[in-house]
Amino acid sequence: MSENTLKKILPKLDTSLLAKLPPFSRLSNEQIREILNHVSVRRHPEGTHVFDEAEAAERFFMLLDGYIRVVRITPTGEQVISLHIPSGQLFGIARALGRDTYPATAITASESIVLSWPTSLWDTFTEKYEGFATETYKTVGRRVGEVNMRVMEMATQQVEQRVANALLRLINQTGRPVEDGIEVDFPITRQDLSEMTATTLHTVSRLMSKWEKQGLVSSRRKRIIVSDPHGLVVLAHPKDNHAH
DNA sequence: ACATTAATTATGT
DNA sequence: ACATAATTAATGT
Repeated sequence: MSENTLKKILPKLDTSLLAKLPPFSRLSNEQIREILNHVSVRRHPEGTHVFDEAEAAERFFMLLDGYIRVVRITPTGEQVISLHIPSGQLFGIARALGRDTYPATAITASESIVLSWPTSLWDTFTEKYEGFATETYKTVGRRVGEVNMRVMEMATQQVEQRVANALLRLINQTGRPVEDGIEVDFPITRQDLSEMTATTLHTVSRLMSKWEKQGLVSSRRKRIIVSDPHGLVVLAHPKDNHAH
């Protein structure tokens, strides 16, 4: 989808593009034109850092196309993937969290088109534009909820269930229907999955091989297709772990 | 029930 | 040809 839309979007960015997105959907064409007056548009190749953790939050962002990987680095230097953001959503909205630095690093998981505005405009956006504030707080709340879910899973569930849940979330949020199932819509490695579930790429690889034999998933390099989501749901449910 | 280590193979530019 | 991804077995906690 991106190859065609990419080149069409870049030259001319008009009001109809923003009008479909929830934070702007209640605005008049006039208001959207105002917003577009201050926007900057950038195309990022896969793997680009849009911003880094602890950096001064000088701008906030809207993902027009592609996927963003939200990443943090542990004190020991390992990456932890905390979230994936699909197109149509705001990110890097430090101001909404009462911060003046970014709380995490944002890397493009695939080639992406990113809109951004100076953070100084944030307050006027939330004040002037009907529905902007409420919509952004909805997505913030949704993300906090998801991160909380993952913290719970880490503490209670076993690796197989955590990986299964991570995969299910991926196809729910960023899944694309394909001939024999639902495919994760951006390149993703075993290493990536392990960084989402606090395990090793080896364990993920073994799980994927096992699931492949069971007909639950199929995969080639950097591509994962879930052919039997329901089967994964069954695996994702915690079993009796004989805890006394 | 998992990580680590290490060796081997596959895949994409 | 080279780098990166994925698999697999053996061993460790």
